[in-house]
Amino acid sequence: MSPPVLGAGFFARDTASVARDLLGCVVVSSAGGETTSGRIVETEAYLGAGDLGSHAATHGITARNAVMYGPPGHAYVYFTYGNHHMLNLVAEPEGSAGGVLIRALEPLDGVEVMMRRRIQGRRSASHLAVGDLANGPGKLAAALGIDLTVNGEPLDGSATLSVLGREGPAPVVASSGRIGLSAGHETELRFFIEGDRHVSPARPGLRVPSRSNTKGTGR
DNA sequence: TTCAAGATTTCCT
DNA sequence: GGAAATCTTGAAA
Repeated sequence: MSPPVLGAGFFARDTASVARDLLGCVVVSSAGGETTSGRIVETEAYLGAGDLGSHAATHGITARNAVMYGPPGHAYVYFTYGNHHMLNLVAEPEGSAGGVLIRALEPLDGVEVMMRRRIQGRRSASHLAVGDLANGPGKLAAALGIDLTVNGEPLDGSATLSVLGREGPAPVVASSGRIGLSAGHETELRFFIEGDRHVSPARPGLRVPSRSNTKGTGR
């Protein structure tokens, strides 16, 4: 009963549909020779031009977002805030920009490995529940051992990452506005499995741009 | 060449 | 609940 590996055909569609259909699918990583996997429970769709907040918007094709314009079924890894990677899956046919940000996973295999990676990479090894192992973009990337070396790799299983189709019935999908963006959060392009406890916690109030130390030492 | 901002997480008060 | 940590990229000078 091994689920099929999702090929380019799955990703060569409009980004919102891909993001929705990815819920319930399983991401498998073989980074570092250790196999880890998790079920996708939360995604966000990032389009190309016209989607403010996407790296592909207003800047044209650059070295960074070229992967989003490239062929579908590839990994697009982005590093931000100096601490965290984020895993995206490229959608849309080649030439059209589109990517699906994986925001949360339900850990399946390699839980011990993921927990070790999370603890090793960062500071103190305080309490770390399985539920908090991959319920955030940066968290799941760290748990799967994803870094910039994975950027641009195919998802067909020949490289570090692969995505398996979902086995059971379609989950209950809910949508909302995207999180954490300074722009473009009005569109409902965030999809998640309703009621799943591994979905990242909702933010009641929007994040405040707490950049209060912009003066003095110059950040 | 230099500066500013960011698709976040974590620790401290 | 608030602030710091830390690195890559894009745009301006």
